Amino acid sequence: MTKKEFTDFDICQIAQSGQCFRLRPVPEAENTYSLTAGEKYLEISQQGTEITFSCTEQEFESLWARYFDLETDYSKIKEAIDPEDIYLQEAARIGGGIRILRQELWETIVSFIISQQNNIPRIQKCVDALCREFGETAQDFRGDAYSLFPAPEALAGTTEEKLRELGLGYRAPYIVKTARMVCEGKVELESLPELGYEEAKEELLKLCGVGVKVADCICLFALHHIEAFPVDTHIKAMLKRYPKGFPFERYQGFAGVLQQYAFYYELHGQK
DNA sequence: TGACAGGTACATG
DNA sequence: CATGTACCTGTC
Repeated sequence: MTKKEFTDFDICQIAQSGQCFRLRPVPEAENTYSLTAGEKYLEISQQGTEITFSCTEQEFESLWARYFDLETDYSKIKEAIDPEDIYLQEAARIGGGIRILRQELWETIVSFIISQQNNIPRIQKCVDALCREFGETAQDFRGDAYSLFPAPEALAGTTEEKLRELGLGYRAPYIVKTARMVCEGKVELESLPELGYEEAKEELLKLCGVGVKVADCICLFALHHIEAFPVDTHIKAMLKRYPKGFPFERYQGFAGVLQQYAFYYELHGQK
């Protein structure tokens, strides 16, 4: 157990921000969430600014501080928002506990291919099914079993039909083709983190089922290019509030954080 | 019943 | 390059 104090952090908001599909409330445990990331399993509980992580201090420092982007000062980002921009101010107030995570690349690629024309509960269901069917099994700190996200080889070895049975629908062939492309080295995942935003996006666009929006999500949520600004149906609606155009120049280099505030606000805020 | 959910591939002009 | 359409599946 490791206890920490953080501002601009709300695990519940992060879980509902739609950037991560394996961060869920623990049933019957108040303010507690479970997370599977990479090979690790973690539980997080929060009471106000006090956050408890179910890991050692050492693991927290070496892994999770970076994963949750805790070294970044998000208050500075909020201060950069135009004081006259009522919408963004309110969005940042409502969703201000969101952090841009540093998720595992392959899992993020597959998850966001699944995300197209899909809702969050069903995306979670699909991701769970992939983990259960194709992922390796590990044990958490209680000795309970959990499934890891399947490696590219595991998904390259299956068929479109099998994935359709799991409810992936028309995304099934995309996943199989993309997994095969990765295994064949058509796109080298290992070298992607070295690239800049534009170059990384260009590489990702080669993958089947990855278009501009999904590529931006991967850049933002896995490669931590926080300048990436995924535009989906909700964000399109939001952009209409800016008849003179959204002020991207003003927020150059970190517009993706504002995108997350706006996305969360469109989904859960304002009523 | 039909539209919609964090779009993309593929076919045209 | 810009536009149009089909596409799995669950939910309201």
